[in-house]
Amino acid sequence: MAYHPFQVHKSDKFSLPAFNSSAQPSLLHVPILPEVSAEQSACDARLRAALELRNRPANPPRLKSLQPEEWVDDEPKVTLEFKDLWSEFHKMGTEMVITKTGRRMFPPFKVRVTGLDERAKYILLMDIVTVDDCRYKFHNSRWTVAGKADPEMPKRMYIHPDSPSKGEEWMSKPVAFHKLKLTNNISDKHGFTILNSMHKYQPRFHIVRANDIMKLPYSTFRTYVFQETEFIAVTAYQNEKITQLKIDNNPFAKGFRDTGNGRREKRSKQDLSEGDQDCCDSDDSSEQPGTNESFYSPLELVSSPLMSTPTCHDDNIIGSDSDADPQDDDAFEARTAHSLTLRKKERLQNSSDFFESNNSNQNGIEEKTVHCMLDDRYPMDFGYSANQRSKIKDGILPGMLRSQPSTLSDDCCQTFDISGVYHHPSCRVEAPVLVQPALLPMKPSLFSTVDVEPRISSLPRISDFENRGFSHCRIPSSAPFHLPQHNLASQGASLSPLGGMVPYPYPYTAPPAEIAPAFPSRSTTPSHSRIHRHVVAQPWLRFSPYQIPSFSFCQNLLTNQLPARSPSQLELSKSGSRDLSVTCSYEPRTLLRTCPPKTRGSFDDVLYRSKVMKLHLKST
Amino acid sequence: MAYHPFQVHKSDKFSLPAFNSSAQPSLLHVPILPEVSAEQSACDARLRAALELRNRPANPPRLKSLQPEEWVDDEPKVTLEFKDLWSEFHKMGTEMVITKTGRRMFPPFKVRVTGLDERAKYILLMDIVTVDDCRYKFHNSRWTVAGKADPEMPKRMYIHPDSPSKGEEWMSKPVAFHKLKLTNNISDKHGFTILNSMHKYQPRFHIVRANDIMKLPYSTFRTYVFQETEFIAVTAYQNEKITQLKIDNNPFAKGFRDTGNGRREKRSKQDLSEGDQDCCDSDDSSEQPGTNESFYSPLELVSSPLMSTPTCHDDNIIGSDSDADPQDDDAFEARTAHSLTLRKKERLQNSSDFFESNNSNQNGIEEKTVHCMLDDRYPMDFGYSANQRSKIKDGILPGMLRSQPSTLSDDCCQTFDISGVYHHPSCRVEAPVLVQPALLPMKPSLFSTVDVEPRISSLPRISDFENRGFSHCRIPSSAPFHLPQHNLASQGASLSPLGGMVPYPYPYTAPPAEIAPAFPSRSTTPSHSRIHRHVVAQPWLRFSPYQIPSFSFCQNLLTNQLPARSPSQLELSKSGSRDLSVTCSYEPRTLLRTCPPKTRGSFDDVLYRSKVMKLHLKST
DNA sequence: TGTCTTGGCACCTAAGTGAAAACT
DNA sequence: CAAGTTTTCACTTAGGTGCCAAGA
Repeated sequence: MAYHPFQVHKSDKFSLPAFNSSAQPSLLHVPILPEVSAEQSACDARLRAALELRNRPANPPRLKSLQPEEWVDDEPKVTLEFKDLWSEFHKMGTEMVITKTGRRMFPPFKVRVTGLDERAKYILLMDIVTVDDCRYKFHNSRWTVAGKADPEMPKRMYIHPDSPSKGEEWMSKPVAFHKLKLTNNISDKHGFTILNSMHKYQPRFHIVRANDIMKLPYSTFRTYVFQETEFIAVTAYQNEKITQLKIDNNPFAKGFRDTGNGRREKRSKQDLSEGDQDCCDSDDSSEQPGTNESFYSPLELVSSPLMSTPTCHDDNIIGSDSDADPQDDDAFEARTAHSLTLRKKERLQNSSDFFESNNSNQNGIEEKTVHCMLDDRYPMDFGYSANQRSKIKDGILPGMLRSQPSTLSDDCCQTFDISGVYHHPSCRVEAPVLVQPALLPMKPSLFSTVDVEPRISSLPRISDFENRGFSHCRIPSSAPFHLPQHNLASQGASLSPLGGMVPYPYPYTAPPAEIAPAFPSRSTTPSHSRIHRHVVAQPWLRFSPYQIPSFSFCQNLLTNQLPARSPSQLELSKSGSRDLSVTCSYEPRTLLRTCPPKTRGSFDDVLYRSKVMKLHLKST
Repeated sequence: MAYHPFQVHKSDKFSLPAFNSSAQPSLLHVPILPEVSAEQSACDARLRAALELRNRPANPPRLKSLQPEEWVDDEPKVTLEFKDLWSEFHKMGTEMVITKTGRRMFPPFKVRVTGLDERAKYILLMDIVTVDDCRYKFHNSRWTVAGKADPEMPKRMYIHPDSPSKGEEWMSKPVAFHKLKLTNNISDKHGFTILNSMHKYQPRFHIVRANDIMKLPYSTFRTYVFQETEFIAVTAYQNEKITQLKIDNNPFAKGFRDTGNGRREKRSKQDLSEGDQDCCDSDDSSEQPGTNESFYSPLELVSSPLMSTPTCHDDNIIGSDSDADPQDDDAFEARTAHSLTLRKKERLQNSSDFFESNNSNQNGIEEKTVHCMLDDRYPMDFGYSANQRSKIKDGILPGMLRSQPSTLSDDCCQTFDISGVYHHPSCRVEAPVLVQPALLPMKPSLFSTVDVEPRISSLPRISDFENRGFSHCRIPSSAPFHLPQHNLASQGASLSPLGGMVPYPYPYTAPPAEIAPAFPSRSTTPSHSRIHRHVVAQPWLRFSPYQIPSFSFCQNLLTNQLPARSPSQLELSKSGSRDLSVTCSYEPRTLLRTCPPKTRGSFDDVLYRSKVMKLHLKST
């Protein structure tokens, strides 16, 4: 089962023992380690990793840097950071605000990676794909389907700005994607991820072993999906509890916390309706609470039990303000861990109480096992489908706690991972895995057209692709040496503003390896990635039966990943079980974007040109 | 004369006509350019550059990216940005504050590069070297020598975080080094540049054609020195006029401008002594004005002519606050151009008036030609050596206006550039150029020891060097495609905080190509780099007679660029006219730094180990 | 009308400034 | 003490928050 379609067939260059058997001491001396407080296990782990790294045999002296195609030893495992916070959001139905100017995600999408080959270079990516073909609406305090999805926005793949870097660098600290921003501006020129409001999305994380962005399209994508990061894009928060959760946990929203200091009157002036002078402001004219009092009058609850608590209580728990790094330090995580335990939970409890799970959590039931397993009932609509105020047994939401009764262990999942999967039912030939229909491409109609094109009629050349296929990117490469930069990048972030930095914040538009089904996995291993598989994307060239490029991938290749006002007329079809044909034929389009003076010097639009192209993708 | 020691002998791989003669149209369509306001010439230049780029013949289709060793066509020219502002500072004796936490330079060190090969990849670097062997003190409003220099801090080479990038990317916008920070903390772990307070320094800019940081040590360094960027490092400003210049021009110091709004009382509460109630605060006890009233009582002047001007006057001139990018946009440059013209100049005129040049400038004498020519009287001490208040004829400072009476045009300088130079008199064999002794290494005593080592006794292997020679670096690589990232990086900076960006901000410790003499050049070409030469650094391997590694370079290679409490016992000697021997033999040292809990995970100290090593550098 | 979107706003974090006091 | 250094502070820029009124 441990079938490594790509790694194994490359291992013939270097025999494995040649790398691993030598006990040749490292040229580096292991120093007397600086004093490390033993209580911080995360840091210990980092230390250990670095030491292991140092105890590896030194590379044979070669003038050239590592050849990327050499055999490398990796078995990546990915852990989602802020997992409990994500789950907390997910229980309520996570919402992410999208704005024209771009909005970060919160909670932050941040993963910890292990099992990489320390010396090999990797590119780490992230994208966000639609979960289903539905448009949602928030009505009566719950999300319901409100019709078919709007035309999908062009997919954009965000390459982590540190890419490519060596495995040891990626593993040295959590990998944050806070530079990825969400927008609803279809003309966005910043490389932000364009989403449709009121649609459901699933972030994905990809690991690609490659030392150059150029090689991305020909490389194996390992894709990891954490379903608790699923969310609905909104232009304004719909669920008040989500709002409160954001306020309580996002340091930048600290101004909206009611600390009891009288600092801020908080949201919706109706807060005062219960306590003090509620009639001063005639605000109830603008919004009518309607039948659902829990929706627009939550402030009763806000001011109710909390106001009686000591004023400084909350601040001490939530976070002590001054020294907190709002996005990527451990302090945030610690803060987050406490944030749900106290006053705010009470508020949520007393407010719209459809999600009785909060109560149960409050009652001491640990919900850590309730984490977002995918099963064949996917997509689920956050379990809000039932009648309002229906109490879920023991605080467990339908479709969430009931983890797939799979017998697969995590290791088994890994095995399945490696075997690879198909991305689309129409492409499926012999997928040996459970296919989650909901994670399949959103426009199956496009795939129904059969257009067998036995030969490559107009195959773009590599140089062509180089110039246009991966535009928008400014990717910092890895540091060639591994040791000291770890603290420069993470701990030192407070001093060097790369966060701003640098570096770099240059999002990137690229073809995603389209949807693959999620694997169910054990809920008993909360610290590991539960969904883990390889999605392979190798256009132009050949594809193994397990490696089929996604529709979106091909579409992006052909359209240069530029936003289309309408879906492009691209057809993907399959002839036989191994041949795949992609035909893109669409009309010249007008430029979607004009360059305002501020963005002078941007030439994205050059890439936006009419094209009739047929591409034949032949699997091997 | 146009001798290209490195470029020429590599041109046999690709014949030059093969690249240049083809008129093959680009695969990229030149778009209808977005509306560009014609009044902004800088942007026009950018557009033009981008268009030229696009009109070049497309590369022949190759699967691999450009081979870095292929023939490339470059003749780099470098222009200092904010040159007038730099000159203004330089006239007064630029000071740069150094702090433990690291301080940026102001004015910003930013250059515009042209003449690179568009497709070749370059690494751009910067370092700061001592100008002389003196320690300075500011006494009686002037800088004077106060003894021999303190032990030199370890040199650190700052690699621009965008490195490596293609020439077209570097040329598309000015290259800023605002991430480089200055510190006096010898234990700095951020990679900041460590300087000695009260010492004089010279920033340098380097261009290296290389597509990988690994190749840096074997590559040709082109080094550019703008003497107006010379400065003295201080922990607190000494010259009040420098302070005022900083306040007037640095947006972050805007809070210290006396806008007449009564917004800020400004420096030294003694301001009030003249105007209102001066006796309310008993502050004069802390500082005694002393004999030099102009030093501690400048506020008389502050409040004198300016307070009578309209309150909003200054704000309109200096900069309109809200939309200003404080570090790298054109608005800053525009703001800067005005900043010296008005009220502040009056203050400077009325305050300590040793520098009569301000008056002359105010009187309409254009000092643009007075820019910092190096000549053989270097080092000069900013011309403050004479008696105080001695009026310099026509506002011209001694040692500054008198530009080298050289007959070399800029082109001639280029010719000299290419021929290469030696870095040190003891290494000089047949240097065909003017050698500026002041720009030579600071510790000539170390070079006097002769230790001829005919053979390589303990040559570090490449892998060894890879692991330790270039630590501290986290270098973003270039984007593989050239078009759309320009606006993402520059114009889009206001949206994606790479400035923070990101990226990155990861300074870097590396061996500098040590000092080379400066070329005098014409002062009539203010927009070009006046000093321009090639400094070659190729350790381990061979060196042409024009390519000799610097002392500092070798020292860094052998000591891993880590701070030494005392100068390392490294000896550089020459046997014959072509062989160079470097011997490094020093004792085990204790770790300078311990890792506080915050910097856990940093392993710089691993690199810091005892070593006895001899390295033979043989020129060919 | 009702739902969703937009832009301005107050409030926050993060970091770059010189002043001034405290420290060495 | 004197000269130089460090720390703290108020002020700045830049940008990340949700709120809210107005708009679509």
